[in-house]
Amino acid sequence: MGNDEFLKLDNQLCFVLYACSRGLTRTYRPLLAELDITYPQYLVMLVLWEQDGVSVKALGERLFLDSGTLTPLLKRMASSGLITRQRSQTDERRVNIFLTAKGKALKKRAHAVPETLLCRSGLTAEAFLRLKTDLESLLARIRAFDPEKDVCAATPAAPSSRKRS
Amino acid sequence: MGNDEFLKLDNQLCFVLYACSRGLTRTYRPLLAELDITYPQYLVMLVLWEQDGVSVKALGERLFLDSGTLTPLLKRMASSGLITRQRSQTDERRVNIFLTAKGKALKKRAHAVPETLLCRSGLTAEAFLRLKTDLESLLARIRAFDPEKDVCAATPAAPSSRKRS
DNA sequence: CATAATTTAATTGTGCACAATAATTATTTG
DNA sequence: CAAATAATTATTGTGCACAATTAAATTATG
Repeated sequence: MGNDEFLKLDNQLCFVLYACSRGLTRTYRPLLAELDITYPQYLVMLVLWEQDGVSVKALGERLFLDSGTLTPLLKRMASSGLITRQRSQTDERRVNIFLTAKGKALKKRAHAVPETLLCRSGLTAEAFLRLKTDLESLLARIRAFDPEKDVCAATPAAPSSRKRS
Repeated sequence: MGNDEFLKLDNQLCFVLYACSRGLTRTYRPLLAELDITYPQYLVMLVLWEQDGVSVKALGERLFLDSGTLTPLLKRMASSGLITRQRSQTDERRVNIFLTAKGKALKKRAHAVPETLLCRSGLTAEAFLRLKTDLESLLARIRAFDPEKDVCAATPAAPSSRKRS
């Protein structure tokens, strides 16, 4: 009669995280809808507002997204006039992403977004920082995880086969 | 020329959360692939292992997912033989979800999953609990948010296209 | 009792995520 | 230099998420 506590939904950290992430995206949605962007598009804009002209690759490394996600997303953003996608002159493999005037102008209208979100989260500055720090530390650990030197292996280091039902 | 700090990617709590959620799902993936299920399907199984025969509606309330997500997901799970979907006799609107023998048997093989994840997260029991508690509190707050009594409105009470219940 | 309102799932359409693969260009090496 | 290797983006296919709508069944109401 094994201990089933670990298999209860309410004991799952990952589920709360997953629910929180979707919940926050939902909170962003009406605000971003006024800017005519989605949450992942907003993240791209945050990167570009900091550093214009980054490559798809750099964008992917910053947001932990691959070209399978970014390519169509960036095409949508290009067709809505926020960015342009330009093949690099010096390295024809690269595609650099530049803000249009419209994309740059959007930054002003976005200024209220983070503060509104912070307010709606109901977090104090301390709670916000603590949570963010804890999550950053967790993110760093799971990203650093190396299957080669896995101490946690319940099953003998199975190669992640791509096989979805 | 305002203060742009709030618009920097690295200062976004939501982005860390979003990245963490995807990162953890990625950590689950190889483990769940051996059970031939995805992460959202795993969540459905957690609910069913606790309480068999729940309706689609109840499942949605537990996981914060709607029928647009659940209906096709449950059909996939039915066709892979983990569950059956049965129209309720007493209320023909309802569809109740039952575990098959295969679905029940999977629980044994899933026992190692949560412990492996906990190990790979590198969290102590205290850190795990603190993070989970903090996230639950955040989740409760953003889910309780009522646009009607919004104190945070940067823009005049954005007319959410959502219908009132 | 008839009908309006509500509840529950399913459907439709858009937009991510992400594995796997292909295609193109750049770099390394024999 | 040519061939092999690596890097970068695009494509394809599957599976979520979720808003909006539809359809069917149930309950409430006049």
